[in-house]
Amino acid sequence: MAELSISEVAQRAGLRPSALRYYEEIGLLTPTRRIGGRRHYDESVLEKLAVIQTAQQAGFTLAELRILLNDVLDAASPSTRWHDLIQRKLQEMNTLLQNVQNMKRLLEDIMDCDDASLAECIILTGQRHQLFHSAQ
Amino acid sequence: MAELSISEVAQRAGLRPSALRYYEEIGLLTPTRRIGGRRHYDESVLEKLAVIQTAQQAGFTLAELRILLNDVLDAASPSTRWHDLIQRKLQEMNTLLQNVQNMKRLLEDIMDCDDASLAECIILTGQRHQLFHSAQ
DNA sequence: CTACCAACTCAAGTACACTTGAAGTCAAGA
DNA sequence: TCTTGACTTCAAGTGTACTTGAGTTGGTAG
Repeated sequence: MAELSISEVAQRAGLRPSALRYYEEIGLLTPTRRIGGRRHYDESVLEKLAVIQTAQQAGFTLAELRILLNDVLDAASPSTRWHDLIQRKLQEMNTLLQNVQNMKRLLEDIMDCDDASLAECIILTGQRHQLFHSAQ
Repeated sequence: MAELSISEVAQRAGLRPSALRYYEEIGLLTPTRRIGGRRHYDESVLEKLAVIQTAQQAGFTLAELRILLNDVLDAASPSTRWHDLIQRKLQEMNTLLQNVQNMKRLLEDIMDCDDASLAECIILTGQRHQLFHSAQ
């Protein structure tokens, strides 16, 4: 299993070394072994970082990810903690999914407006999407 | 058209008055008329706030929203500015859509794991989703 | 008229997710 | 041996999106 330096991991994951040190500091990554004071990672950390990045984009905070990535796999931690979190996050994912799909369609339609009649087109587009509904 | 005070707008939109003042300060909401120094809104601001909240959830920054909500409707502004922004944002929406769908399925499957065999179940689930692929 | 409440401004503070800078350490190559 | 360069820690700084607090003002109720 290849040994990776912090800068190799960072580069492969598209992060800066400082981000990896930060993740370790807040307990998101478990401290790696050190050789001469320097962190040595094995490749499996890249999988974890991939999950972190996907989840982060999907609206997870690093604190939430710490619970999911550490507590879930820790038999000693109470299962209700992350169980509730996942339940809540699932609902958030559904809302977010709707929002993203709405925004995507809205943007696509605005792109189709021609610059001349732009203002009206956007308003019509908005109405068509019922994005501009009265928030009663 | 009903006149709304800042706290009425805030309450209906699920925001704090301070957020509305802040939006005005950064140019996201155009200043409303004042009566005795106090802001008076008409109901249409709620539609705008609904769009802002949806877009924000979908990953738009307030700076981007200022461009889209103000510049797009301003004939004087160069169309390339927001045109490029929308193009870029559309790509982001597609990536985000994939990520959210992946996270959603992952969370659903983790919920189905029973607490006993949790660790293995999560690993299998992750592999099944190819979330834990080598980030080469 | 006074008291009060809700609004106002402006500066400073907060949370999150990092980054940057200063000062020191370690292993390898010339 | 000396230098180089990538690493280390720790404290402080950054950007985004607000919130909070202090002190002030304006319209209404008693």
